[in-house]
Amino acid sequence: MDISLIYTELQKEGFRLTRSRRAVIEAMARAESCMRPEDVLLRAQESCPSLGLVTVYRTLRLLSELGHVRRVHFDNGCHGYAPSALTHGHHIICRNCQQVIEFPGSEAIGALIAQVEGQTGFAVEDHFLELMGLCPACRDS
Amino acid sequence: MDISLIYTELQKEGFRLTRSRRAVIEAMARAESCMRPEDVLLRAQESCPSLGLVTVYRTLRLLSELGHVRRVHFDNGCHGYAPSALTHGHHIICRNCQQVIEFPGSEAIGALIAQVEGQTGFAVEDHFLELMGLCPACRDS
DNA sequence: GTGAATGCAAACTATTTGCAAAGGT
DNA sequence: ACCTTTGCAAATAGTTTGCATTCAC
Repeated sequence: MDISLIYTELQKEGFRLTRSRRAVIEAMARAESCMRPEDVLLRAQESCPSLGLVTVYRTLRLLSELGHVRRVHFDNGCHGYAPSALTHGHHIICRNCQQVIEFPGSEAIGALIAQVEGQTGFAVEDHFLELMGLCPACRDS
Repeated sequence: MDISLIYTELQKEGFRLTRSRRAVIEAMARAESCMRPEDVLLRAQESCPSLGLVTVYRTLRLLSELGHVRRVHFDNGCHGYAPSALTHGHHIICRNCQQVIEFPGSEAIGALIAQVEGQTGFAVEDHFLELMGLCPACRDS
């Protein structure tokens, strides 16, 4: 996520570059994996203490409409947000130490998408793949 | 979903076969796709008018713990439930109409997981795959 | 008869909206 | 100066919990 590029785009589109927005955008740019709105608030308040949760929601929605972040679903029904760049490179999370490792897309996912398009008639535009398990270190201990 | 098999399992596990539970189970067994708790309530009330939404939630949770139904995610944050036979954990979302369709896992995802395990040393235990795009209807309009 | 299950109401969580005040252009 | 954006408080939606009553066993 290129921060200054997003700033430029926002101004070009007529959105104002407020302190609150910058704080949320910077917090998201630093994200290593997906974050819940509450997490974003805590991080962003470091550079904008007056920030409220409502503005976090509004800014995340704006960023997701512009395609810079993507909403992901948690099993308990609430949502997380991740920089789009992170969702393109897939990631794998260790359930024990929470370590996140990126791995490149492979032709295996391309084959899967082609198959699903054939079966469902959808035009697939994007995908989010998250693997969960134990990393080598936690596996042995 | 085999209704009498589920009834037997419930009794074996010490759960009581109440009218309310039977109504919810039968409603789910008739489901062609995923249903929201409210939909289940309406259907199940046909055979048990006194049924309340709370019991629908409780029974759906029980069924999902026993593995007979599966929770699926909607983009607005609420949940649907579908008989496990209809799902295999992966879903595709239309970015225009928010429709969610489940699609079965394929060997393509198995191949991908094997590849990632080899590359990273992780022991992959679970995965979450979400495709996004346009459904056939929204594609044409 | 006994204890699990129900259903109502109330609590709770995540998210959205109304509105006066603050702030970017 | 204008008008977007903010942040609070309140509203809303989905889901869960407390508890007296009901019902399967």
